[in-house]
Amino acid sequence: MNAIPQLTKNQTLVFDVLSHADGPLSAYTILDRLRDRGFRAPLQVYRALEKLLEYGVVHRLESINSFVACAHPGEDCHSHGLVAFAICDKCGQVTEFHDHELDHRLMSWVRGQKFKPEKATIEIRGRCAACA
Amino acid sequence: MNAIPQLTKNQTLVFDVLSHADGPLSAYTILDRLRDRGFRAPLQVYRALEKLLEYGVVHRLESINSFVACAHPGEDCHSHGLVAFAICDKCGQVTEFHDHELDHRLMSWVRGQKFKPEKATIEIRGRCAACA
DNA sequence: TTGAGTATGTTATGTTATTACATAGATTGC
DNA sequence: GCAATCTATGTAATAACATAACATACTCAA
Ligand SMILES: [Zn+2]
Ligand SMILES: [Zn+2]
Ligand SMILES: [Zn+2]
Ligand SMILES: [Zn+2]
Repeated sequence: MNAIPQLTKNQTLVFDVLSHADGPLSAYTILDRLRDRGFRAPLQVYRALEKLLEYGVVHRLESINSFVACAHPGEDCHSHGLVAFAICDKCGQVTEFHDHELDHRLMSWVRGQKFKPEKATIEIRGRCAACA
Repeated sequence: MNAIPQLTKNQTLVFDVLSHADGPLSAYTILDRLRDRGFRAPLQVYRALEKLLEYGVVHRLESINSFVACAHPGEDCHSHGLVAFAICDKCGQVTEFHDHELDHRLMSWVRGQKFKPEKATIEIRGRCAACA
C-alpha cells in the first residue's frame, strides 16, 4: 500500500481536470482544458497520466481511450483487487466497482493456466439505468 | 444463433490472415500483409473487420488495439456468454476463454445496477506460462 | 431494367500516442 | 559552493490507430 507522493504541478492540473469532470476524458480533451493553464503538447498530459495511473488515482478505460479519476480514493482495493467499469454509451457515465468474487474467479482461472497476471481490464459497455 | 453468412472477398482475405497468424494483429499489420493481394487503404481492413466482429469470428483486443481470430469457432458461447482473454506481454500469445460463473457474477452485479449491458471486455495482461 | 442495398476503391482527415532532443529544477555528496 | 545525478518540463516531429466523404461497381429482387 504505497502512499501517494506529492503531485507535481502538471500532475495536479491533470488530476484536477479529471476530478471535476462529469465523466471520462480523452488525453486531448484534457489538453484542451489545460491550454489556458499553459499546456501546449500532448506529452504534458500523457506524462502526468502515466504517473497518476501508477499511483492508482486515475484509471484508463481501454475501450474508449479515456481516463477517469478513481471513484474510491483511499480505499485499499486497488492494491490487491481488480477494478471493473460499467460505461454508458449514451451519456458517458462510468461506474467503477470492485468484486472480490469476480476477482477470485478470474485469478483462479489464470493461475490454472500458470499465467502471471500483471493487470486486468474489465469494462462493460451498455446503457445506464437513466439512459436505458 | 445467427449463422455466419458467406464472406466477401475482402472479409475472406482478412480472416485468412488472422486465422494463420500466430497472435493478434493490428489493422495496419493486416493491411501490410494484404498489400500484394491488392489492399491499399486502411478502410479495406477496417470494413472487413467490422463485419467479422459482427459475425463473431474475430475478436478485438481493446488493450492492445489488435484483432484475433476466434479460438472457438462454431461454439455457442459467443451468442450468450462472455469472452475473456489472457494476453502475454512478452510473446504476444493470446488465450481465449469462457467462464459461465464469471459471466454470471458480472451480469448479476450489472443487473443490480439496472445497467443494460451490450458488450463486455475482459483482458488480462501478464506473462504466459512459457514466458514467466 | 431500374432501384435498393451492399461491397469496394481512393483520398483526405481526424484522433490517439510516442520518440527525440533540449532545458530547468531539485537533491546528494564532496 | 559545486559537480553529478535524478526528476520534471517544454517543444517539435512523427508514428500508430481510425473514420469521413465521395465515387464506383456489383448483387438481386420487383
Ligand atoms: Zn479506483
Ligand atoms: Zn447513461
Ligand atoms: Zn471467440
Ligand atoms: Zn508468453
